[in-house]
Amino acid sequence: MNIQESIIAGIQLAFQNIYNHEVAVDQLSLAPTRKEFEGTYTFVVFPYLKVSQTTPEATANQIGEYLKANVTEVAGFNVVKGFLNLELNELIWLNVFKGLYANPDLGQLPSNGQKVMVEYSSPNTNKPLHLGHLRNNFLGYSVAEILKANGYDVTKANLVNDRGIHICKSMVAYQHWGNGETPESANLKGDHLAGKYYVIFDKEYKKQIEALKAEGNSEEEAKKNAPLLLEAQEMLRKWEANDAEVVSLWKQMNSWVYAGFAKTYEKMGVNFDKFYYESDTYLLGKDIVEEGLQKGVFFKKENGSVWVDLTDEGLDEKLVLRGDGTSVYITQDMGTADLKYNDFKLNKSVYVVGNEQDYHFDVLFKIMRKLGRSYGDGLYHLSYGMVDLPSGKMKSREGTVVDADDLMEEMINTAAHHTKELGKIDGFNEEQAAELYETLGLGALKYFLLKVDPKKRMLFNPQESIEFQGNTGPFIQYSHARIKSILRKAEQIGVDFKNPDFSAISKIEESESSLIFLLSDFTKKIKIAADEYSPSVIAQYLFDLAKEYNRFYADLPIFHESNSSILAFRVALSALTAATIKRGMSLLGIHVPERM
RNA sequence: GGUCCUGUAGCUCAACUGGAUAGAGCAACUGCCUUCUAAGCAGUAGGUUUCAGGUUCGAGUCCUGACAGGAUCACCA
Repeated sequence: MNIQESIIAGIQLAFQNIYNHEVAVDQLSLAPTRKEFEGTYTFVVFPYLKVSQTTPEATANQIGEYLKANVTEVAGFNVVKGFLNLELNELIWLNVFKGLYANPDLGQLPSNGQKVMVEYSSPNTNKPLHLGHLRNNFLGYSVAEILKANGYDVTKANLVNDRGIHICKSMVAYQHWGNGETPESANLKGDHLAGKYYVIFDKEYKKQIEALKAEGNSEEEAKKNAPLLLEAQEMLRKWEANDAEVVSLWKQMNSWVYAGFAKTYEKMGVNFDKFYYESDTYLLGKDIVEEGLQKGVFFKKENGSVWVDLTDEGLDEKLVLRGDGTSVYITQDMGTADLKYNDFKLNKSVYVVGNEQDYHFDVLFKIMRKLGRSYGDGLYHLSYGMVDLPSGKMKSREGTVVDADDLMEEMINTAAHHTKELGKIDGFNEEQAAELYETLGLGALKYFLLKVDPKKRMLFNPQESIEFQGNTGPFIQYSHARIKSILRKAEQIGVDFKNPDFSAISKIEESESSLIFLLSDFTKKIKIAADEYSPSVIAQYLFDLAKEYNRFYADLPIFHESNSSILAFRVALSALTAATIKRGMSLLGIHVPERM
């Protein structure tokens, strides 16, 4: 039982003994005491005045007296209005620390037997990844790691959108203007090559539209009848008919794109356990339409199209199959949901997809529940906001995007520049220096994108957004590196901090107990992060932890301490902080350097 | 127009799910390197939590209604 639990148990007993009143443990909660008051935990008595039949102050005093007398951890208390501030025996913190220090499974909960899939990234194969994808990938990877830490059996999945009209557009443009260009001959990553032709398509398409308008066509007609678009549509038909030439070009261009993506994913530090390809799944779901009709969940209109009526759930009627019997987006998503379930027997399935698809997933999940799927309640759309630029929304077609590869490269260069300026690479060889720049550059970028609540749209200003000071990745990385430096020195001078003897310690400083308090909170934060699917909880925690450590560091110069027992304790405290930072950062997909 | 999301310091974000005097970072200003790494620490200044009502011991948080920004409402994906 930890401190909080035993205090709460004590409060429960206090209610029984003083007021003869039963309160459930989960009804009682403790809050950390605010800094400006004396104490560690605060119990708010206002809700229980009806039970105590007296004033807030008297109630708090009665409970306080009881706890002081009956709960060993509680050394004293003070009362401010209805707030009961509990002061703990400071040496309790030493025991808390011992418990944490002895536990090798830092922030790893035992298996809960639950299987969960996190689908993220899910790129289109007609263009390179951009800034928005970075948020998606970092989020998905991090949430998967956080779920693992909570004991889930996690499968990371990537549903590649490798077919459709958008890819045909790149293909058509390549046929017209490609001249047999390859990634090698153009010295361009394959995804960038495909993206180049996607942009060319759009440019030429717009020219054709203008030309048609000049001939007196309406805007709408022009858009619909431009020869290039008709060509792309024709190509899609041929692809679906398995036309040899089209399929061969499709395979060729996709293979270029995959090679490019692989490099980008590697740089990002993300990975996948399972790939699904839409070219395999786009026909799925029709049997579910049949099933839905039989179960009466769906209904047919005169023209043969199939619909689901969600008006009782506050939504509209939604099409699930066209009149000509062909699929729409949601048809295949229904099929894919079943496919994923059958492949892995999932309890939960998380979709990391932008918030522009909130409605779509709302509909999809409601349908799967209406169909009585066992995993229906485990479906979750991790919806995140757009990343905007100062110039407005990004548009791939118009080339107004921040490219993922470019941005990562730029971050690494900035980190290199900054590090050299600070003169911090003495003793680094070239390879080590390069590794450090990458660690720092990507750390800054990932932390920037993950520290914000996923739901919120965010503004990214390439010039100003990424900092290296304050609430940033490098600040936390720096704190870690600084601790490692202490540990190296401690080892050098032979401080035994692996199996320290704390018996001679009779006093715990305020900055030490604050730090231990934070360290003991790590597991709780990991749980909250999982419950909310929000890496920002971890990011915020790590910042607070690093901040608190730096306070301790400035407050109590470790190697100035003459008492060897206290010295060893402080080194051990530092070691646990470093390990917690490292573990926490790994949940965000961020590496921490040994020195910087 | 319907639905959903967001609105907190000049800027970027917190606020332990209804608790005390709303906290951090950046930017501005003051201090601290004769050495455990100053990418740090300490401090000053900055707020009618968009607005108006309501619920209650207590509201940034819950409810109602405005206002602002965004998304979405295709036999597109």
